[in-house]
Amino acid sequence: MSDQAARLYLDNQLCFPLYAASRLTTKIYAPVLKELDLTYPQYLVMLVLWQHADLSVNAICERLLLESNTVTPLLKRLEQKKLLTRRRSSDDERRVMVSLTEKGDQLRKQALSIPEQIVASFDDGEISEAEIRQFQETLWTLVNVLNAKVEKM
Amino acid sequence: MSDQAARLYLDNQLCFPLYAASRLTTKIYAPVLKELDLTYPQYLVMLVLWQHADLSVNAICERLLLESNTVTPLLKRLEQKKLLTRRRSSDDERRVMVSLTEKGDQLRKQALSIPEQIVASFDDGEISEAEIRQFQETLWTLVNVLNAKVEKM
DNA sequence: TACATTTGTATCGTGCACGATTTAATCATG
DNA sequence: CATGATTAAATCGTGCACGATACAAATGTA
Repeated sequence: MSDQAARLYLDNQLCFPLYAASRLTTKIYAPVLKELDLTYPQYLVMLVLWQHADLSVNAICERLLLESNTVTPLLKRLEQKKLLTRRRSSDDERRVMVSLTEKGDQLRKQALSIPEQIVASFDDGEISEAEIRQFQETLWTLVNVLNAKVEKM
Repeated sequence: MSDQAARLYLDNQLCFPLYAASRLTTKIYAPVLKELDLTYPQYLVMLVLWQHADLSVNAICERLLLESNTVTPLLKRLEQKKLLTRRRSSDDERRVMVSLTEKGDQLRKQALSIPEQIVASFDDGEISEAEIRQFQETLWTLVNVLNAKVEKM
């Protein structure tokens, strides 16, 4: 088999395991997040808002590397759950500002224990803490490299 | 800020960059795959079939870590594009066997150059080849660990 | 042989993702 | 200050993902 053909095999690829790992982690989160009645992307939005209580739609998009056509419906669902409110900025009428409600802010307390629950799922003794740290570093570099490429497309 | 609260930040997490990297790689693939009129998941199915021309739906699901409720519609779309055929196995009437058509087999030639096009996108000088190899190894271990967890759920 | 259990695939409903496009507000430049 | 370009958000259509469920074929067991 030629080198070129060998590259067509799943195992030699980087993208498939990224895709699989992403879906698998979402599945690990699902039962934990169900307690808060959140999906994983909804949880990501809440994470951003717990860090900055008041953000424009655009600011949320930038942090999550998502487009408004994905985020807008997400925000509407979270608004329906009374976790946040959306209102046009009077400063710039194009902007929509997103704010946590009291309920949304309170949910943060329930979320505090999530990371350790998830980390416990990841830690299987198979991968050392040092390896994970290195992995995480490379992963972030990769995200930044890819994001720069994609933004130029 | 407590350690517990710090973990609620996006930057400290493993899952968000996995999710972002997965979406970004799919975006990098999109224009390349458009030439073949394939989406990324469709390309994954074709990769599997180029390796084993004749597989059951279940065998495809196992290789891609997907369920039949995702794969069945995917296969139907590929069937509509005349890239494969589906037929009940006479051996075991529950099984549906998937086979490449001539057109599906021919498409492989066009796909041969894809991996190098993608690798070129990844390679930015930012990440050394050794780092990528190590990263890939950890990533596969992670996929296996997570998959084992998820299958026990 | 009956009948319960398991297995393989498909169906349905919901929620992302995202390309393409739309609309309205703001900005820039002559 | 007029008008063309840019920006922010939303809308629409398509294709995944996946939980829950259905259903038929195969298998196991009394």
